[in-house]
This record gives sequence, C-alpha cells and structure tokens, in this order.
Amino acid sequence: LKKKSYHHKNLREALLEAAIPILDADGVGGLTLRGVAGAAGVSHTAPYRHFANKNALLEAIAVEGYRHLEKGCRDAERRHPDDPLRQFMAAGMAYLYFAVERRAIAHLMFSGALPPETRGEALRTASGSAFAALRDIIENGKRAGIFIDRPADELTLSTLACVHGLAMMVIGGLIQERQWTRRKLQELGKIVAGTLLDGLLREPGPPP
Amino acid sequence: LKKKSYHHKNLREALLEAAIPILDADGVGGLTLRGVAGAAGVSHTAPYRHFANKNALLEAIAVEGYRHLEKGCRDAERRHPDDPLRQFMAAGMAYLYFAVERRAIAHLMFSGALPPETRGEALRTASGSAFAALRDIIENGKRAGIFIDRPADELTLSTLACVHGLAMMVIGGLIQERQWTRRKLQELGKIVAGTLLDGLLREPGPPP
DNA sequence: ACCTGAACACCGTTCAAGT
DNA sequence: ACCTGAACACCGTTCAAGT
Repeated sequence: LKKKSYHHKNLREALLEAAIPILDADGVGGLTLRGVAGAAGVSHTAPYRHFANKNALLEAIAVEGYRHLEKGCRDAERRHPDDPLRQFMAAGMAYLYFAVERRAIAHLMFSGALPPETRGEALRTASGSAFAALRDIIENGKRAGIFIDRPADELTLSTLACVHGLAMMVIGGLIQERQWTRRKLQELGKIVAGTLLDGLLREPGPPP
Repeated sequence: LKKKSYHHKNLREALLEAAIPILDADGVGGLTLRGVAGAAGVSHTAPYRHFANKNALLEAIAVEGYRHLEKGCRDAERRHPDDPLRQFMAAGMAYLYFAVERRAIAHLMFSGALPPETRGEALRTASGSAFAALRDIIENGKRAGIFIDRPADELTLSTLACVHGLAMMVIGGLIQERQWTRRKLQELGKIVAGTLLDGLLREPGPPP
C-alpha cells in the first residue's frame, strides 16, 4: 500500500498476484480489472500494457490452475512409485482439495467465464497437459494389470468425469456442508472412488 | 416489439421468458437486467417489482432447470418400466442433452453465478427433488438385484458425479468438438457409463 | 516503454414521481 | 398496484497526453 514506484518492475506478475486474494474473497463476479490495478498500486488502465483485456488476465490465472492440477498428478506418481492405485487416489484427492481450497480459481477455470472459443493456445496446452498427466497414472495401472483392458483415453475420460463432477458438486453447493475439511473430502472421495473402481453392476454385463 | 400495453398481465413470466433467448445467445455474463426488461418491453426498473434483484431472476431460471432435470429422470423411469439399466442410461443422457442444448442455463445452475449461501428455499428444494429422482432409479436397480449392495445415497452420489462431471467437461470446453450432436454425446455417454457400470478394476479389491 | 486522466458507453440499484 | 425517469456509484475499454 506504500508502493509509490512509478515503474513497476514486473507489473504482469504483480497483477496476477494481486488478483488471487481478490478472487478468493469476492469470487469471479467480484473481480474487477480496476480493483486488481488498484491493489497493485497502478492506474486502472495500466493492466492493458500486459493483458489485451480482462479475459486475458483471467486466462493467465486459469493457466496457473491447470499447471497446479498437472503437478498434483505428477507428485502423486512420484510419491507412490509402483502403486498405481495410490497414485490414482492421491491425484484425485489433490484435484478435490484444489477445487475446494481455491474454489474461486476452480470456478474461473471451469465455469464458462472463459468461453471455449476465446481460449488461447496457452490455456489449451495447459489443460491438455493436465489430462495427459492423469492418463499416465491410468496407464501405470493398466501396465500393472490392475485396471481393465480398455483404451487409456476412455478410462481417463471416465475417471476425470467422476473426479471433476464431484469437485464441481462440492464447490457448486450441490452437496451441503458447513465447512469442508480435508477429512470430509476424503470420505466423499473414497465413496465415489469405491464405486468407480468396483463398478455399479453386481456382475459384469453386456454393454448397455 | 409492438407491445405498448402499460400494464403487463404477468410481467414475472414475461421476464423469465424474455431472459431465456438472451441467456442462450449471450451467456450468463451477457445477461443484463436492463436487457431483459427491454426485451420484455418495460423500463429497466420494472423487474424490481417481481424480483428483489438480478440474482433472484437468475435463481428463478435455475429452478426451472432443476425441474427439467427431475422430469428427465421421471420420464426415463416411466418409459422403461422394469428395466432399471435403461432408466439409468436414459436419465443420464437426458442430463447430458440438457446441459449441451441449454448450456447457458446449465452454466447458470452450476457455475457459481449463484453463490451457495444466497440460494433460496425454492432452489434448494428443486435441486433436492432432482437428486431424489435419480436415487429412485438407483433404488429400482438395487431392488432388481443388478446394482451392488451399497447405500443408495452413495451410489447416487457417485453416478451423479460421473454424469455431472461429463456434462460440465463438455460444456466447459474441456472436451473439444466442433458440433455436439446427440449421436456424439451418446458415444461419450456409453464410454463413461460403461466404465462406471463395470468398474475400473480388473478384479474387485479391498477398499483403497 | 510504461503509465496516467479524462471520456464513453455501459451496468445494478434506489427513489421520488406518475397512472 | 404497477410502472417510469433521473440519479448514483460502479464497470471495461479507448485514447491523447505525460515521463
């Protein structure tokens, strides 16, 4: 608040940093380009030197989010070598923790604030890498012989749908809870993962 | 556009009707209370006679959306009596179709535009009824002996997470496709449903 | 190169006033 | 009861101007 420096060394980064607490406090709808500029100590037009518009700033934040998700998968893989099932659970829980603990960023990433047709190359690359990181874990499981023999892309899609859906339901308020602790999220994760792993059908049947 | 009637018979309904095409055309972010009022042919302050604020109008639209989802489940149940598996698939596909074909409404319902703490009684009731309708189908399957013997709430939660997640990924642009036809959505639905029904694990194991 | 200040066309919301 | 018009405090974005 005492910043008076006329030249910001790295205004771009400063703006991204300033945006996070605003996003967490006021949500996507409450984030204002003018507010971010003010928090960074510059005029409300300064951001246009670094971002084409408000959307570009939001995209940059979303890219960081996807990198975080990818890192969650990579870390899960590294922390549980030779145990694809633990990798699977750890990656899923990391996804869930991220969504809940950075819910404003998750909403920004997934909630139509960034229309698909306006998404830039960086964003598509980042989300693609996150998907690939999860698929690597699925492939570990297939190689180890514990996952069923279907295309990795299909299994990854199904898994991601489950995890993503659960996360969206939690942060969207479709599942009510006063306070979401990691413990409660773990219970939820175990339930859904248990169903997905074992299957809904009592006995395997023909494809519907 | 030729409406000049000073008194609207039922402005509330007229506003809700006027909002839908705007929502579909411009998305949640593009919907404006002033624009809705203008489309309904009244001044920009008239809506405040029927809705406390913009959020209340959005909530009313979301309630209709949840009623639609509930109806999708009820219809699936009615159209496939004594065949819970078909009920299951039909309900899931109805969910997916709705999300894609009314994606602006789906975004409105699920994307944080309506903060959980501000949600009114009507909205919570409507979403609860939709969940209950899906659980009824799950219970049909349990009664028929084709679904595994776990609490219906847990199976419903897991199923909904999968379906909801897939829908969100499609409309959120996480899965790219030029044009989403019902045929393409069916392919996607079969893949994910197949994984969920059969389970990811090659052989059932101990809970993770 | 980087930032500022005024300006424009928009919002949501309030309120006194009209019929 | 229901609607209007002016007004207020905000936006995102543009642009000439400053250092």
